[in-house]
Amino acid sequence: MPEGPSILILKEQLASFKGKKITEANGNSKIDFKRLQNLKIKDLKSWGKHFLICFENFFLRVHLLMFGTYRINEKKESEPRLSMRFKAGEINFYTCNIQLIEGNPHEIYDWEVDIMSEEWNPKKAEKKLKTLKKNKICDALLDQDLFSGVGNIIKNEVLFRTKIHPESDVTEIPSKKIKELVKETQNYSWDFYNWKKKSELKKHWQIYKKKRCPRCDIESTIAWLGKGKRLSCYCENCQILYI
DNA sequence: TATAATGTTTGAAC
DNA sequence: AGTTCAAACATTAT
Repeated sequence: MPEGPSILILKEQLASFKGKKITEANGNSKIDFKRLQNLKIKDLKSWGKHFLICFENFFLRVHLLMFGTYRINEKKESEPRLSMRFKAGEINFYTCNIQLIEGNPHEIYDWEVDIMSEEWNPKKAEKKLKTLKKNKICDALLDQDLFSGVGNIIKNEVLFRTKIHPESDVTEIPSKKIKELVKETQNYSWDFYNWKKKSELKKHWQIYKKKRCPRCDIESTIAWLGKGKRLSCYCENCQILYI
């Protein structure tokens, strides 16, 4: 379920709970729920795939991982990891990783690497990419220290849009092309965001899980590439391998 | 029904 | 010491 754009949507859906007091908190995660009792939510933030619920001197980090879900003002059958009730309404998170972290998010997170942030800094991404050695672009795009919020769908679609083969060596890609890639990562992420809000994300997939290349109509290639052996869908014909 | 999928961390093995 | 790998965690659609 979650890549960066989906987490931003989550944040927006919960915006009305900002400033509201938690009347009761519980769940089957291992955090100390007593800490949350009677506290007002100070702020809601997202950083890439991290959703942050901020209080005075600490915050909760919710990571939906692969299968995480949530419900607003309703429940699922299963036990929530984290359930927060308010005078009016409730929020429930399932199958996710919850951490209670002391301090302020700004001490930990750099929003310049968050693809959905207003502070997103493409120059920084380009610079960081240049420091990589012996890295394939399919791994670099999923590196959350470079492109916080990029997931496997964004990776595949961006590489298709920019006509770069996923196994290209980052250092061999011309800087003009790198610039285009970084720009397109942000572009596609916002397309993702808009399509997701209209529940029509899949409709716009060009290469991800598609049988044929929409440009040259040849059969697309499916492989599990990179360090994480993540699903890669691409066109051998029009995506250039820089080696 | 078995499989694989929008993810990440951990610790063993090399 | 650095890397690579599998396992672990879970859920749902095909």
